[in-house]
Amino acid sequence: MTPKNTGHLWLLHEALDQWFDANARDLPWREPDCSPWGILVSEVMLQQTPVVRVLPVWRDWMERWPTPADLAGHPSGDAVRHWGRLGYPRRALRLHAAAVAIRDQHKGAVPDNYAELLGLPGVGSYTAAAVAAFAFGRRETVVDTNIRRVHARLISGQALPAPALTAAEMRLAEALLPEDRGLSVRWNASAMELGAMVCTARNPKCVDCPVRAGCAWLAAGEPPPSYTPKGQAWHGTDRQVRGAVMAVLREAAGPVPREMFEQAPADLGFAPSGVGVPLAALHRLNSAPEQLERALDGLLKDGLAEMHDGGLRLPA
DNA sequence: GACACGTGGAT
DNA sequence: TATCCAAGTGT
Repeated sequence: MTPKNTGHLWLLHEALDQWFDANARDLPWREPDCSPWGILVSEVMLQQTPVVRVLPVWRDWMERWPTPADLAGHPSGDAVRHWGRLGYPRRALRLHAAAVAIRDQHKGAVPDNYAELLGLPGVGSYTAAAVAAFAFGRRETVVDTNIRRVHARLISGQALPAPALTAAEMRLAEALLPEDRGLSVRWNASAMELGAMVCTARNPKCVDCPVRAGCAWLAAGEPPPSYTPKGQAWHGTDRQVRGAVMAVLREAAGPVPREMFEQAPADLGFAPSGVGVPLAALHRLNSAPEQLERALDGLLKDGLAEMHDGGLRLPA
């Protein structure tokens, strides 16, 4: 940081810090007594998933598995089952693997630094930096989709950040990070909160923004995005089929025979045990046999399901 | 670097 | 109804 714009930056830091004081949501993983494990679990659950859907599942997990060793002592299938409908169930699998690694390689304690956190399954550059910062007060360059959008508008004058994180964005984030440890943690948290609550992707609430006076995007007259985001396909995809299969496995008390996935229960001559609704939903997709096979094989390969007594079940 | 990977609320 | 998009990671 050059001395020339240090003063400018200070105003930015100060304005956002005060806004955060007055407007931050009371989230349980922000409580002072929340453990590093609780923060790690929250960060993984929050990947690509809104806060409101994470809250009840996070509370259930914290009550069920208060420490990494508690989770590590159970089958990975339990983690997947109690992941519920959060989505991307491989995250549950990796969180379980992380718990095992923490128990076996870190004496049961969540690592307190970026490098070791990055070595845990399911923990990438964002999550490693976030846990180091929010659980251990480290000065880290935290860059998530909220912070990227805030930087894009406030500093770069663009409606949206690039489709993928660029080196230039990382350099900018590093340049904006306060030198002071404590201030850096608050800067990360407040920029993220601003992006989530005010500087949103659609319909940003600029009238409520504490730093609108310094916003390059507003000053430029709110130019539209330079590209159109490509939406994620869903209907008819393998992902949809995998999701429907997982819904069946989560509800099943025991292994589900492969035939049950391939044809309607009525044609089998017996009723499924408690999996009627999700099984009916799967069959309603009416997916091609090869697509169903691809989905089942994929789930087995990913470790989200295993074969037992000729049927599929969550890993036990 | 492009893609695959779940889910459901909001617009 | 169709599309967007939410505290990303791994291959």
